[in-house]
Amino acid sequence: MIDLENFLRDNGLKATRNRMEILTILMKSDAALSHTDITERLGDTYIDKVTLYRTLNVFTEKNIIHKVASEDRNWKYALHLDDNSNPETVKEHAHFVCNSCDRIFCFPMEPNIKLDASRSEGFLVNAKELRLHGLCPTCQR
Amino acid sequence: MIDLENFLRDNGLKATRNRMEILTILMKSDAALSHTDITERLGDTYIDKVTLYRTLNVFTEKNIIHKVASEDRNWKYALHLDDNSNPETVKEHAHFVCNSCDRIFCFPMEPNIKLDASRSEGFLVNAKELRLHGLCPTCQR
DNA sequence: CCCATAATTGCAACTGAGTTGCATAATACT
DNA sequence: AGTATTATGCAACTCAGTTGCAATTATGGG
Repeated sequence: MIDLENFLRDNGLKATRNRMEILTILMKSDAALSHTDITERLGDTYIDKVTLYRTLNVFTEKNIIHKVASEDRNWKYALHLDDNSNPETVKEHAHFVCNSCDRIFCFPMEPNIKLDASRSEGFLVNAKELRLHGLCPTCQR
Repeated sequence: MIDLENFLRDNGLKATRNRMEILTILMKSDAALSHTDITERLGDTYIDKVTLYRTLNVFTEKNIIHKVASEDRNWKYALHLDDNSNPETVKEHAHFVCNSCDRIFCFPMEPNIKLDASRSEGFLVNAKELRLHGLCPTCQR
């Protein structure tokens, strides 16, 4: 169990109860979570919807989490699986997107994805995302 | 120049002026287009916004185009670059997403992306999308 | 421990992409 | 040409996410 208070302060954020609650929920999930998902998991802990949106945006700006555009038009938020401390390196993500329940799961990136073709056409790549679409284990039954 | 009328009828759709206009615009673009993009390109040709949304959804259902969830929360629509006649095969896309202008460009997929790790965890993959994030040629200047 | 300052929170109202219902118009088929 | 069916346009709606602002809370210095 890491020290959430100091983790937040190390990222230049005040260590508030709201933020620790939200971070704890994100840490416990193996899938990326929508605003609604997080609200449900908060249960009796009331956090205003605007505060939740703002917190998620602050976490994203501080590179604590990343947000993924989902097929159901909702943002999904997830912790970084990889070390993202160096902004110079090309970020690599892999996501599995379920066609049925629209959940998004994060995986470690497969190494050695080749992308010379697109770079040569004048596109500057600073993040690579492998996005797999299909049925998650739950939705296959 | 292919015969748009017969193309639409072959896909079980009535060949209306609206649909041919929209299809022509999609064929001429090298980037995926949003609803707004298409409206702009229609110029004086007035098409109701609901009709445009419905047309894009029908094209997507008929597998004539595909829609991509963009980072600006707008759907982007683009023709299929590859042959998608066989629904059994695993579809492969590659998209470049510009961080600055949010445009999405479609590329032919790099071959031989390995994804054994995710399949072994119980996920059923039926489409693979390589999504590259960065700056497009225009936004690098 | 308390105070001042700046950051955070909550509420209300708003924005804008995309959808639904329904009446009218256009297409395709005999 | 006549008719069933599909497509279109308009109005009203939905809902995720944002903005403005006043009230509250965290933090660092005395």
